[in-house]
Amino acid sequence: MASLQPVRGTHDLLPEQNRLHDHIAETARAIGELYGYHRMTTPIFEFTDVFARTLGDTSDVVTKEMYSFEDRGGEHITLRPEGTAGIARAYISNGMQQMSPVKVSYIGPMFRYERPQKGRQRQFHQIGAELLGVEQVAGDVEMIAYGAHILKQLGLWDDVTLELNTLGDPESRAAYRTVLVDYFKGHFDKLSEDSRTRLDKNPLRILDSKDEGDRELVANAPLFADYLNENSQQFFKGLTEGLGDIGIAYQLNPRLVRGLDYYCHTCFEFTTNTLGAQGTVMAGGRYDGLISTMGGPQTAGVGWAAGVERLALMVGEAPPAARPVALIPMGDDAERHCRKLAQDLREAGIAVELGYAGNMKKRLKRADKANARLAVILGDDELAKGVAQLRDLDNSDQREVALNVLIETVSKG
RNA sequence: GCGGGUGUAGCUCAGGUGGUUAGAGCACCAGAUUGUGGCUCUGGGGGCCGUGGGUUCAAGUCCCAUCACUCGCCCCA
Repeated sequence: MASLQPVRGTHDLLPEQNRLHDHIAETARAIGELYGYHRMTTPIFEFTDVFARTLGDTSDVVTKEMYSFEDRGGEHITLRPEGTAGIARAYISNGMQQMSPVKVSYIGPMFRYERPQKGRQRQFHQIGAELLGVEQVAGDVEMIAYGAHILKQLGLWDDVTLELNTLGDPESRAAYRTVLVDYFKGHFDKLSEDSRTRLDKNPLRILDSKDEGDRELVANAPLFADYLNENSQQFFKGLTEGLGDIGIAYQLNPRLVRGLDYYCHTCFEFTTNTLGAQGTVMAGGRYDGLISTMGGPQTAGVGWAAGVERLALMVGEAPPAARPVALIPMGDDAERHCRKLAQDLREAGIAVELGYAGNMKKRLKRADKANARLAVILGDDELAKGVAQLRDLDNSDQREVALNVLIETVSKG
């Protein structure tokens, strides 16, 4: 093993893997265009405050997973652990409420100081989308449809389940939270150690505990559905109806929660059992309180994010690259002629593999390895006659083609 | 941050109870075939056996530490 290791939790994306990532990014971008979402890019680092304020000081992401540092000017900087906070900050910085509704997508590296596992790295990539300024449930439906469309396009639909829940509006959630905390306090001695700390920090998370004892308590816990006010019920009904209208199946999961206060109403995750413990492929929800929490105008918001590495694990292989045409010159004159020919072919949109050296055997071998579909063999004899040998590398058919119709012939395949 | 597993060639992995020059397949390079690839055959290059320390006459093998990956918890995409 080489002594030069990459930093823990970081990985090189070698060309093949990079192509898979590009495929996912491009699929997400193209689908986004169909829904009217356009790419925007925010900085990879922000003032620490941007994340500390939006993620809340109780979340693990903020308390122990951020890459924070002081820059040379003494500013407190953090590498972004997720994408939404930066978009929200940009919305405020640029007065984007003028453009409401704002429909954007993004892709980029994120950083979290976590214990690495398969599908969980310290530098990873997310695609995501945000819809700002739409309070109608139609926005939530569109968001889910958009995410689902990407998963379908990537061929992952059969491996994925849409789990759905509502967090209600702030009033409903506050009411539920109170009875839930009371309930668990009544059974404090039976709670797991993790959940005891959650009781203060993030009581809703107890619903999602994997501890056996917790699960028994949770089974008898008060139901959120019983504490939803009229407004919240109507909103959730609109969501399920909307999904029904466009034929997206979902599974209700009352234990699906978010911890932070600015989340409300819609909460969804696309999950899979093909990735072990890292089962969440795409997650999102409504966050009407986020922008105002950051000091901007009260602005409704819905969004989702998905981990590119996890998607890549599921997709497995990138679609094959375009098959090039290999040029095989023999001799100096032919070499020079091929230089020009390669340029012309490339400018005509044809991928060209130009062997840099070697005899014909080596060059053909290399052409084969490059998965070339055709080889253009050009030697002194051919040059003198104004022709080239055009060899089909799949079936070994070889024929003579006049140089002045070569590009045309190759273009036709 | 907590608990378990694994680190031998570029990749996938063999190397009972410690024993002398560490192996295979794939990949790579060359030749058989000097202007014709894939298939086949022959040969070749590649290893601080993750790293550091310890036990021993002797360590890839046993012990400790450390680093990385990995499975689960936590958290989350």
